[in-house]
Amino acid sequence: MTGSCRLHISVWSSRRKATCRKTFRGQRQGQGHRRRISPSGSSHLARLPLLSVSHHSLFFKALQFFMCHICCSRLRCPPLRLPPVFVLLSLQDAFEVLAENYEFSEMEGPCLAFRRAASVLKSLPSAVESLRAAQDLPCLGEHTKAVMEEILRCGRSFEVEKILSDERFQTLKLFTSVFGVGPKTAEKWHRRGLRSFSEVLAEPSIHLNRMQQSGFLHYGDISRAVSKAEARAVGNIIDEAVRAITPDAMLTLTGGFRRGKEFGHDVDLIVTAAEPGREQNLLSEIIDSLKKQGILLFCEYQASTFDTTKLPSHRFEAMDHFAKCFLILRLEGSRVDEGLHSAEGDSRNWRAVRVDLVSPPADHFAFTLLGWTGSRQFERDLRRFARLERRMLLDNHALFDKTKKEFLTATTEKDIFDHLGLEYIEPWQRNA
DNA sequence: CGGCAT
DNA sequence: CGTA
DNA sequence: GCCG
Repeated sequence: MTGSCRLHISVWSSRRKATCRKTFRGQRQGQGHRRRISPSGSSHLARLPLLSVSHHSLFFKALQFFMCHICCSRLRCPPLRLPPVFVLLSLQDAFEVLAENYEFSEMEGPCLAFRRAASVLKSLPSAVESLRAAQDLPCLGEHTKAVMEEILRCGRSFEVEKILSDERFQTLKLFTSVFGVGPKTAEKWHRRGLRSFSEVLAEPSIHLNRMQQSGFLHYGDISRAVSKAEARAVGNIIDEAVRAITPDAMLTLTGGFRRGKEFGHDVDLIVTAAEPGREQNLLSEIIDSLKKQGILLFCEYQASTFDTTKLPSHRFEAMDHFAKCFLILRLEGSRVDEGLHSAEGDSRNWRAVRVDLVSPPADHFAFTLLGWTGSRQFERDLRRFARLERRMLLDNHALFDKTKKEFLTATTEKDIFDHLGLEYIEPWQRNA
């Protein structure tokens, strides 16, 4: 029954959250600023894994910019202890902090529980202002209600503030904010005594992989929000590249922007070719085009591993086997209607943007669209509902009925909701 | 007490 | 392990 | 941590 409850609740709209995390981060940067070290030491530059020698000066320039403007170094400083701060957190933000902390402690259960609690509150039409209002909500138990009571009563939570002021939490949060660095890597670096980006970059024994190199190189840009206008501009760039290859291809904006969000952390696009089998090479041709235009800053391409010949025995797996790529693109300001969403003091007329492309065969488009529209929590709830309530397996490719032992076909998202016996849920209602 | 998306 |  |  959990699944149906959650899905029912997530039908309502979302609300925007408070600004405390920003305040918190701002303060941290403030401290970092005062303690900033000179980025001049070249010892670490000599052994930085580079894309190629010719990129060296470019990398150096970018790294200097990065060290000066973004990286809040705490080199040779004692572990950071924030002075007592009055941290005003929304209930959702408080639960997200708790979830994140459990994630860093590798306690997936409690982590998920707090994510669900945050999601439930997010799905409500208005903010919860009393414990009574939360009485009948699912996914809220003893612990979450205790935190709620504290915050509703005095606007803050001892437990949450303890986490926010914890040096380990702050460092893991900082490290995982780099594209390509997850909880395990962050934990590894922290265990080795590293506490700042400059310490990581100066450590000779650390070999950053390609993704992490790009993550650091473009850190300032890709950790800044992408505006809807920028997403449209990226869409246009991909669209131009695609129609030069096949005029009958179709491009669909998905991810957070399809859910109606004004800002996102990346741009997700689905590319479909009318001609069956054409999708196999479509992405690599698009990548070639972007490369020729000189706007491809990073590319991880994963060719399709999808095999229709062994579909029935085919395992349901984590990420999809359709051709896809994770990109970082150079977006020129001149291409964005409302101008670039850039940081103050940044005189460049371009910024880097994270872009994901996926190219499914036309007959699997609906599943890919549903899977890539999110939100993350919505996808988990939907798949859990499918398995537990309907004995069906749902992923980015298909829906399998375990009772009938057959795949259910769909040309629209509506078809999939029908198969699951659910009312259609609009993308903007899937934010929680 | 087991499951938690794939 | 990272990515969605 | 919450639910079945």
